[in-house]
Amino acid sequence: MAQISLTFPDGNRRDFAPGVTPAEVAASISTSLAKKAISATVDGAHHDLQWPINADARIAIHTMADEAQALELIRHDLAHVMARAVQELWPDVKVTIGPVIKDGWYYDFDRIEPFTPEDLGAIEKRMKEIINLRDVVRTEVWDRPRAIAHYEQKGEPFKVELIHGIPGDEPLRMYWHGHWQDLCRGPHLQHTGQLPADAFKLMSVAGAYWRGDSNRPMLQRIYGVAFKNRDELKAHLTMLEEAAKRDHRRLGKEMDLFHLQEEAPGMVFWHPNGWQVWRTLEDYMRRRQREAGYREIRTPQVVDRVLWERSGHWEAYRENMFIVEVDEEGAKEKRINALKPMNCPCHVQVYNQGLKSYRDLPLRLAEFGACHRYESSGSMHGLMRVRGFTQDDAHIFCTEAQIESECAAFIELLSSVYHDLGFESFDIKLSTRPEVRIGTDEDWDRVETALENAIKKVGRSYVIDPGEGAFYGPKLDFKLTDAIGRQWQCGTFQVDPNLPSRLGAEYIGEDGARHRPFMLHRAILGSFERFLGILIENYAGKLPFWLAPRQVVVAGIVSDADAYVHEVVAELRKAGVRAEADVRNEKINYKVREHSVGKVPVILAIGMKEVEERSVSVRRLGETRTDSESLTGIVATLAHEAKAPDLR
RNA sequence: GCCCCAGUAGCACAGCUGGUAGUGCGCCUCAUUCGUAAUGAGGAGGUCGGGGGUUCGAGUCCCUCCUGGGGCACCA
Repeated sequence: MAQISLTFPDGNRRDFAPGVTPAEVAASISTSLAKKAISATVDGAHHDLQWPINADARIAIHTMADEAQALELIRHDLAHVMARAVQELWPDVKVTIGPVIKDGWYYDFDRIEPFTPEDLGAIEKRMKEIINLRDVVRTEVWDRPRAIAHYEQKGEPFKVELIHGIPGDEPLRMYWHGHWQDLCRGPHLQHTGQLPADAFKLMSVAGAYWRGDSNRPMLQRIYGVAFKNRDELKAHLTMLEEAAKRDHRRLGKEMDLFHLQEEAPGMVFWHPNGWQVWRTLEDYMRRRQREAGYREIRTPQVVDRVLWERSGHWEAYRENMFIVEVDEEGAKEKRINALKPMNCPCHVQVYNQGLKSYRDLPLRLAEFGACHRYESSGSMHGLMRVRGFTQDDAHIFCTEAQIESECAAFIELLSSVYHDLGFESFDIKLSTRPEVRIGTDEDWDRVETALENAIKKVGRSYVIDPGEGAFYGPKLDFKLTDAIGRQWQCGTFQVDPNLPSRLGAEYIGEDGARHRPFMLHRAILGSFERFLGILIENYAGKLPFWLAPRQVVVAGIVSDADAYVHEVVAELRKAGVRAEADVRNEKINYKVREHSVGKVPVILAIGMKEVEERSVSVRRLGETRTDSESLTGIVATLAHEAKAPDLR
């Protein structure tokens, strides 16, 4: 029989009999490798060591030192071990799927009784016992009838359904972890003893629809995390604790920024500190947009349903709208209004006042528009997803020929704003024509090209998300990356020929005829609520000086210094700095601690030495060092820092 | 909307198998004037998310609604 030739990562080749497994290959190299091997990459595909190789191939044998492969196998095998543990503890539980995800895995089970947090402990314990059994993992390829019959006989309907969904030409692989068997495409470790019993943890149980479909049964999903060793697991758990500390809901309370309460779910009560940050951000955005040629407007919150019927929202968006019924005097029927969920129809009304000429275009109408949407109860989350929010919304009415330059200008504005707010990197996604759409292919070609050209013009890269555009036009989504690597979609730019048409927007062209303008929906922050949440988390509450609600606390050390403390506060306020005095009868240690915890960026301590020198002792948040500076010096420094980046 | 968990003083939490509520911080008062992350003492403060039920008796058990949290679905 002809030999096959395997090429190793170092370029060496060796011949083997066809059907040789990576395990045998590893054994032929050294007994230590055979022992350490966990899997192999054969021609770019990750396989387990039992995978027979029947043709010439490139092969790399992996050990636990190969991070990516090791983690994939650990997490994947733990999913199986967990499912085995669950079925051993509760034999009536039906199994479904259990994929590897970021940092771990999950497995979905069908069981009538809910899993409790205590159950997780029991499952974890059983998993550790299984790992200690060092059960061999083996695999077989089965034909479909056998697999289906097997699962039908075992009473595993979800597995049967899965098999029906697998393409007919794909081999069905069965894996055994000891006596426990599961349908799986692999790869897996050689025995359960290769799993790190002290480097995984079951995290939570949650409901999840079978196959992600809300019409299908709800299963119980158990999430776990796993790493190569105990230290990495500990590091991960520590990281989660750190992330929890920057949770905007927690910081919002600690810094006295805002609160939510049950009489107004999803609507924010802004406290003085939080509202200060909002106003600073809003003032900044107002200046930036004015410079960029936007005109600010203000439109109604409550609008009659007839406008929403004309705009199409009544049909498409009704269930997300807050409806307001009004008994009008003398009227036979109640008048139905809706709180606006979006600003666009109102903006068209402003545009429609007075006949517009092509000379008026592009017309950029901006509004910090307060909108209300009835979000489903389960989707709300702190400031990140609310029912009452304010968009930094604007609509640009323009001709088709102006789309490209408007888009380019928008990206540059957005980029500059993100930079000023501390976000250096963002990604652009271009969503193109969906299956169901209006307009001709030529229309779409031109507009999509205009957006692509605009992105190229400003020297940005982008990815295309085919078919994800709105039914009326393509859009750009802008995702910024925060300090801990999370991405947030904030900015958007959408091309819309539809709404101007529905609401009868027109302009008189050079030719003297009436034309339909395009409408560009765009936002940079998205919503103020959500963006403030992102800012708080990005900075872990330590907002840059210009945004910080309380910028300076002037803390007296002895009461004889009180008069000078107040003088320092007055000087700072005169210079445009948000300063307050702390002349309480407390020790300086206490004051420093309290204001540090409160994330005040600068504490100025004042004792008799400072009174005599007309100086201040400066302590910056996060530092333990203190500097002595003259009063005039610190006022000048802080007055500069207090200015928004566009005013410096 | 769906599944699970939770809802006790301003905040963070304790309160076992039902016997009528406790700790820390904060707050108030007094003393202390003390140089860079918590000075000491005293005091006030809760119809235990709402409603209903079981019970001689419910923060504790049951039902229901609301809100929050973790997910899933949703986000024209």
